[in-house]
Amino acid sequence: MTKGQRAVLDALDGEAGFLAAQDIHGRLRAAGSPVGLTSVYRAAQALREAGQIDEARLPSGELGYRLCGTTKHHHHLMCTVCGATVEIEASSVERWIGTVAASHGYTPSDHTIEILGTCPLHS
Amino acid sequence: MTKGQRAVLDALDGEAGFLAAQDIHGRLRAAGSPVGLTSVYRAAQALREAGQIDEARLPSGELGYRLCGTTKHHHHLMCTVCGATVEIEASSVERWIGTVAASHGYTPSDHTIEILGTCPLHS
DNA sequence: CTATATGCAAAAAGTTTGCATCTCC
DNA sequence: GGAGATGCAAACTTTTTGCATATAG
Repeated sequence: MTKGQRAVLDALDGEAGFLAAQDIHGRLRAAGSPVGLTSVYRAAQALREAGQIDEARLPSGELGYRLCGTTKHHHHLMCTVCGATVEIEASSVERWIGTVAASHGYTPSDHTIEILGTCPLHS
Repeated sequence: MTKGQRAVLDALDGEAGFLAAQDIHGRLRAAGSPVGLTSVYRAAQALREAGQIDEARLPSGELGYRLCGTTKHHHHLMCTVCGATVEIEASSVERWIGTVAASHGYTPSDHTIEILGTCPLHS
């Protein structure tokens, strides 16, 4: 485990979602570490290959990272025109999921629900 | 509707998934159209704002597009160990989706539901 | 004739690579 | 002393913008 990798894990720790590589770098620099952007990318890639973090392409085009196991159920409603998202309450559907999974003999561990449509401003 | 927009729709027509902007451009050039890459991006953005096509960031980092309505509802239950998937019936949740979207003023157009868990063989 | 669309070239933005230096065993 | 990690700068890729020209109404 290199210094850079520890730094990246530190920056990601406690973070709810994905953090852009550049944001990780920015935070580390702001925290006084003289780490280079290159090292952040290299450390993140190594951690990804080691299965410690997840990588995703963010809508902005940047690469994002998060600690493994950070997955949160994400249930959202997104406008296909402007991209506005609304988090939705889903306790009723969570019950439904438990029932459906059980009826096929599955033990549910995680799920994703995304609803696309047009927001009030773009309908 | 401009010439470029028609060309982009043509390139996307019949395509199952997302096509990278650069691929759209390549196809049009290969088909003899002298369209520029810039026009492909501009036409795609206009079509996206008009609600005719969907935009997504591909894992490669490129922007991808597809005709709206190409989406298939996919509601599935996938085993995180062996990858086995089961298609699930979701009429009850579709009703729920209509209600949730309406409560935020949204007009739903598509949705995705994925449930991850372990199948009977791997529980 | 005017407004819009188009294409090229240049600029931005993000990521990766080359290479010299530093660090830690 | 040496293998690997690091940082800078430059290369590369993809997307966006500026601007002059072409086109359509």
